[in-house]
Amino acid sequence: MSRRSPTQPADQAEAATLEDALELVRQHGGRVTSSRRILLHALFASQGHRTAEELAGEVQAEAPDIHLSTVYRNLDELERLGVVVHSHFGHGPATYHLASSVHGHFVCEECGRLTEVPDSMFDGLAKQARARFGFTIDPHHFAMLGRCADCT
Amino acid sequence: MSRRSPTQPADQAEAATLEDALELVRQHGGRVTSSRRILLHALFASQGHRTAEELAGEVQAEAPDIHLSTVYRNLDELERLGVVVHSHFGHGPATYHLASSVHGHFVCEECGRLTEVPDSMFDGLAKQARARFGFTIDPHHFAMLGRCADCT
DNA sequence: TTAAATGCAAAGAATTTGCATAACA
DNA sequence: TGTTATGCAAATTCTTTGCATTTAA
Repeated sequence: MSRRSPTQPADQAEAATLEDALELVRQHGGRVTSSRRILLHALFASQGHRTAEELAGEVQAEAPDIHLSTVYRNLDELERLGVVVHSHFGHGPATYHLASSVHGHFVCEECGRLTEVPDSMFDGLAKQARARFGFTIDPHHFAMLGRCADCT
Repeated sequence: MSRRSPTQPADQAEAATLEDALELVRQHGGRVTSSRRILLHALFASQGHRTAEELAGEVQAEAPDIHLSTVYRNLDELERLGVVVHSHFGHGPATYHLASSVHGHFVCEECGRLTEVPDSMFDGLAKQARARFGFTIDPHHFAMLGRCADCT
């Protein structure tokens, strides 16, 4: 229970562009370093889900000296600012993506296939959870596991 | 992607008692050892969710020499046989419980509170997932995170 | 008497941290 | 010029594995 907060405050300005994100960093007393810029560039360059290690690889293609631990620290910071979000698709490393493209995940336990699903898929569950338990679900952090069409 | 299979074959005999579970072990060429018996006793003694380390503690209260790695190996084996199941409630260690009492989990990201919810809570989502993606959900492995009534 | 299980130590994967140095603002 | 960030190495946490030995059947 001692890592990043997956919370994304509702009043947080959304970072739609790389420059927006850097502005957010500045506003919170952070500094615009080249590792931050390059990491954000990698994140904005593709909509995919990538592990810290994959991102470090992309970053290091630009600047080989940027260390994995720096990538982790920057991802933490960007997550605190609401720019990125991480999720878990199974055992193994977490994956990171831009908060502006949050959505649910179905992951096949058999073949590992990832299906991105609209949040609306969880509306019914959200309503029930609130009605019966007063619980507000956040369906993004953990994937919903199961079997994909091919593996059923 | 290289650990236990969370799959619980539908045709698997359910182990309702400690002796049933041991019988299953025997049927699959396994041996009834004291560590297995003691571990199963701990699992059946309470309906709770416990980490491997917590279970090891309980087991070691009976037999101090039983090693944590033995507990992990036995939990793996029992999971393969469909007797126990593990789930993840957040970052941190997995928790184990009897497969006969599977249910969904809501975990509060703020205070950590665990709410056990009936599987039927996921019926709507299951139906939609199947209809729209041919995906069969298994809502047990990962908890559904969110905010509990008190923390909302 | 032999295949399966154990204890122990060590490795492994993912992530975090301490600390001296570097570099934004 | 004073934080804030970085590189690097080392530590942490959770889990798995190799191997010599023990044990159940």
